Amino acid sequence: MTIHNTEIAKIFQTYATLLEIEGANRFRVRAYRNAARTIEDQPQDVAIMIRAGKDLSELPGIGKDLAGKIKEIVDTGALGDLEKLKRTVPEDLADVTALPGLGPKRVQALHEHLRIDNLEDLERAAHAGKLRKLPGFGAKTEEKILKEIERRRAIGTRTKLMVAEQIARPLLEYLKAVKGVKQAIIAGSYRRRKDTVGDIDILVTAKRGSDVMKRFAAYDEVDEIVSQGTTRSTVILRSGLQVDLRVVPEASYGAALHYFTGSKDHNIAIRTLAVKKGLKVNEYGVFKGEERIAGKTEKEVYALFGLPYIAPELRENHGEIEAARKKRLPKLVTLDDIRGDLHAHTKATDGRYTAEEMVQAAKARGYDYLAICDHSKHVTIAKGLDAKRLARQIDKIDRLNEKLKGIRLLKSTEVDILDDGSLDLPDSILKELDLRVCAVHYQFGLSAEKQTERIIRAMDNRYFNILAHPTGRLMGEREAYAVDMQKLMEAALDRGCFLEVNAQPDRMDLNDVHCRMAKDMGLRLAISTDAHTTANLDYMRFGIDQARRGWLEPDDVLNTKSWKDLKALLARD
DNA sequence: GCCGTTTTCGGCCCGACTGTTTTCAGTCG
Repeated sequence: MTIHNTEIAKIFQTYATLLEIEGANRFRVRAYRNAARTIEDQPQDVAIMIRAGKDLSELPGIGKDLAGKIKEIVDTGALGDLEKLKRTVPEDLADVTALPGLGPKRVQALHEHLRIDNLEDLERAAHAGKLRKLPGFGAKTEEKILKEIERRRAIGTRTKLMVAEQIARPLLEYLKAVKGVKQAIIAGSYRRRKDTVGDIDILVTAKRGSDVMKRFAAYDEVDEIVSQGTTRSTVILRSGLQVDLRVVPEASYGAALHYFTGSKDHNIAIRTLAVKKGLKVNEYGVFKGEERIAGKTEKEVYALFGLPYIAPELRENHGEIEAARKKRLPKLVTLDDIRGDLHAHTKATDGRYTAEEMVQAAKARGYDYLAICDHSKHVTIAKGLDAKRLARQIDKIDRLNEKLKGIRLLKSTEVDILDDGSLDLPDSILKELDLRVCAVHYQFGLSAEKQTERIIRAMDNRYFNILAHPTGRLMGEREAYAVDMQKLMEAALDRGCFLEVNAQPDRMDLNDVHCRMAKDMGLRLAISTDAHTTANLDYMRFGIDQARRGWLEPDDVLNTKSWKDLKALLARD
């Protein structure tokens, strides 16, 4: 059994939290948290890295001790120190610290004085009015805790980026219209374009005495005001999404935007640079002693450290500061670079529009080409095409192309990769197509070894061009299937195949980390919408977001190429 | 527990808000 990175990270996070409750040194706690993040950020399972003989202590934040503990988890499936600690600090207390307002100190007090071991105990004690009697607790805290437990029950934790956009954009417009507001922008992971966001951070500059805070709290979607001050307020909207609003003076806009965009790790790295230079960075600016020497723009803040502007998508402390220092930041791909979409469906299977309607929509977006990739017969639920129906579609597209001006329809398919790694359509029809997009739709439960083998076997077919939605995940609904991504990418590189970044807002696979992995290997990717409607073609920008987070430049993306150049890249002979 | 172009020991980012305090600890981002 292969232990996955998320499981190891989870063990370290739990251990860190329990240590914290126990009252351990906070830097020791932080070391476990940092290690958890480092492991989670690895595109490849560390279990596989260990098997390959890699020394994990070379990873940032992982020394000899933690490398040993990782190995222990990989070998045994558990961490002995954590198992031991659980005997004195109940594991479920980690869930209790996840409630806002309850940190390690207060949870420790709850455990010691009221023998609270988990959320259920907490809820019972709160209902019985026992919490308010503890020192440091009061009636208000008790009420808040009960409300929060209820809220958690009702909703999940992270929100998909597209959903966050739909909720946050109208709020931003509302705030911009408040008298005295000068600038208003959404910062945080939203601005970094992460595929999901935990909350929304809005930054505003306003004239003195502006009532923006009051108006914010009065927004008609506000369900609860968590806190309200003169420079910072937090509310929870009816959707369950938490929104933080920060107000800063104009002279601090850049520093504040930098600060609230994060990521936390990027900020810490910048502040550490500052400390070395005898400077101090906070949300109000960069300071030399008492004097503010930068802060109006982000560019100004970076310039002070001899760095060019770093795009928000790169700010994860994944080497961007080093790259900036060496003037080697990538020139990130943009929506304007995209010349076409290589994955779209029509009414022939589970799409909603005809090829003609789809191509007009693509033309309206300025594209040079659009690939029609309807499902193959194995996907019965989508009325997948067999060779005969696909042949008819090919004829139809040929006739359409004769009429089309300024754009070309590409004949393609989303052909199923069958259990044994063969493709769901015969070579005799595959060879008639301009390109073939291949995908797994069944048998998600295979072991990583078997799934990897199955897909690589499919790549051996000379008509295999692009692997669609390479992990099969549906965010919030279905986990990615187990697969060795490194091996898949190596196999693709060997055979002249490619992988897809699926821009559907609930798919987003490949994700940012995978994009970076492909970039480092020199493997080009397609960014495709998998559109089932004309409007879906607009999902392209979400794919671009993840590509940018993965450092991709225009040349790294297949569909920034002209059809002529793309055709040459796809040719496998 | 990690880390080092000042260091193998002594550091490890910084400020706002809340609630319960009589001047601040705890928590959060």
